Amino acid sequence: MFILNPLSGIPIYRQLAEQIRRLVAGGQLAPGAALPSVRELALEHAVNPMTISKAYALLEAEGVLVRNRGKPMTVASRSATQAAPRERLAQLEDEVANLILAARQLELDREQVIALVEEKWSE
Amino acid sequence: MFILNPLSGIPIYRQLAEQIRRLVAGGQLAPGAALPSVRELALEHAVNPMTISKAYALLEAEGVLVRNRGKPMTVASRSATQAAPRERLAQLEDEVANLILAARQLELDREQVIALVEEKWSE
Amino acid sequence: MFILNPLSGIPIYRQLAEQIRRLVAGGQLAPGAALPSVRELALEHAVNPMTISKAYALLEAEGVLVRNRGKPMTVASRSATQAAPRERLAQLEDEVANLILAARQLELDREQVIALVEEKWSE
Amino acid sequence: MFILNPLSGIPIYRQLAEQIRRLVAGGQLAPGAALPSVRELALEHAVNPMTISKAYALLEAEGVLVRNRGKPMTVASRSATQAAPRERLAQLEDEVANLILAARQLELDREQVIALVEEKWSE
DNA sequence: GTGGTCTAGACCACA
DNA sequence: GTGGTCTAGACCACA
Repeated sequence: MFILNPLSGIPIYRQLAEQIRRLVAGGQLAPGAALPSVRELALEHAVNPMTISKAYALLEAEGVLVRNRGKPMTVASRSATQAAPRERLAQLEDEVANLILAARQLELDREQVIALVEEKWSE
Repeated sequence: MFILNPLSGIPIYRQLAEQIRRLVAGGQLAPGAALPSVRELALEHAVNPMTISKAYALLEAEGVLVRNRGKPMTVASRSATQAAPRERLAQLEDEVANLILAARQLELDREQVIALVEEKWSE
Repeated sequence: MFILNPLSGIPIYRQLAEQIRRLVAGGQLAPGAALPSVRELALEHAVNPMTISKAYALLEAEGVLVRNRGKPMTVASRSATQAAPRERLAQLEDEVANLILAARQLELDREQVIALVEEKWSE
Repeated sequence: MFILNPLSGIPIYRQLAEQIRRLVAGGQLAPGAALPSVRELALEHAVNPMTISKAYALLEAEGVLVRNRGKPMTVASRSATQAAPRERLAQLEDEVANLILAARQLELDREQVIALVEEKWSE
């Protein structure tokens, strides 16, 4: 469900939080849906539970998740079922900007980049 | 020439190193080309000189840059003038993978993503 | 364990790195062995933590040490338990060359030098 | 006459100064003897003249060398023709200490080290 | 507790 | 002018 890369330079808790935000915006995590427990995720990704906790706490503070005493955290009900395409595309802008910056610095043109995206998409 | 984002979570010196690597692979920084001085870059990006220095030192250790005592650092001559398209595309894979992961979590389809890439590319 | 001389002209972080390399080659620091913490070493030698850190980072880049997030750095497991005598003697060649150059410039002969080495060795 | 190693980490001007000190102590540079010109040495070792100048200025300040307007610098006459063996051995102590520290860290014993010194001495 | 990143600023070696 | 080293000290990520 999540892909965490400890070598990417981006803090793990931020990677996780960002991915949960996207799954909520995309509707794959609907309001009320339960998240994996801290321990479960920590085990699965060989990461310290506190790191997972930190991501959850961050999202709770943002109002994306809700803490339920004794039960798993859930997606806040005020999250829309699925965000409008517009908003979801907006959440993709950073990734697109990164890609374009990298491509231009590598002197690759639009067609080459799009071909690569299509190829990787199919895999 | 470089875009440094202090909020991205990726250390600034790593962002800079990566971008220089790409400009060298892309041929925009040819072998022998001088890099901006540490102080110049530091001023321009409102960043501490040591942070720039760290990126340069990293690339020197990798053999991408060459130190010239008392003179600006230059691109190593063993760097090919421009890497083969294949290699340059390979250097783009991480960015593409990030984009696709994000898009899928946001439940966006291929066409929407490619349309966004094309739009942002033109800006 | 380490002798750092801030007046020698050789950067402190390089002195430290070199000594760790030797202790690893000599087997006194076996694969998996934990190194003193950055803060501990910094305190002990009245040196800034970043200086120690720089030595550790250098050795990590060389593959001699391994970083363990949240835990002390350790000697890389790919380091042989102890290098062959041949290799260890090779690592001593620079020191020997320095000594011989100095001795010859001082017009000291081999016997005098060896006598001095033996004397100092016993101390 | 001099061996300057830009990679050793020790500033070049300090390497040069140290070697001149030794040649004077050893008697190979007798009082009144002329030193190579700054330009000559700079050319020979592919080093900036200011670097050589700095070494000469340092030794002048120490009283080892004397500046002669329009003529080459010379060894000060107050330098003894050759220092006593005792003093010369004292000037070798740092090198010996370095060697012994390195050898011990490499877990080499006295015999191995002395054999290496004898071998290198003959070369 | 561990190491990593960054700043502000001093001073050094070299061209 | 160039880059390198070091300090003192803040704050972060992770265990």
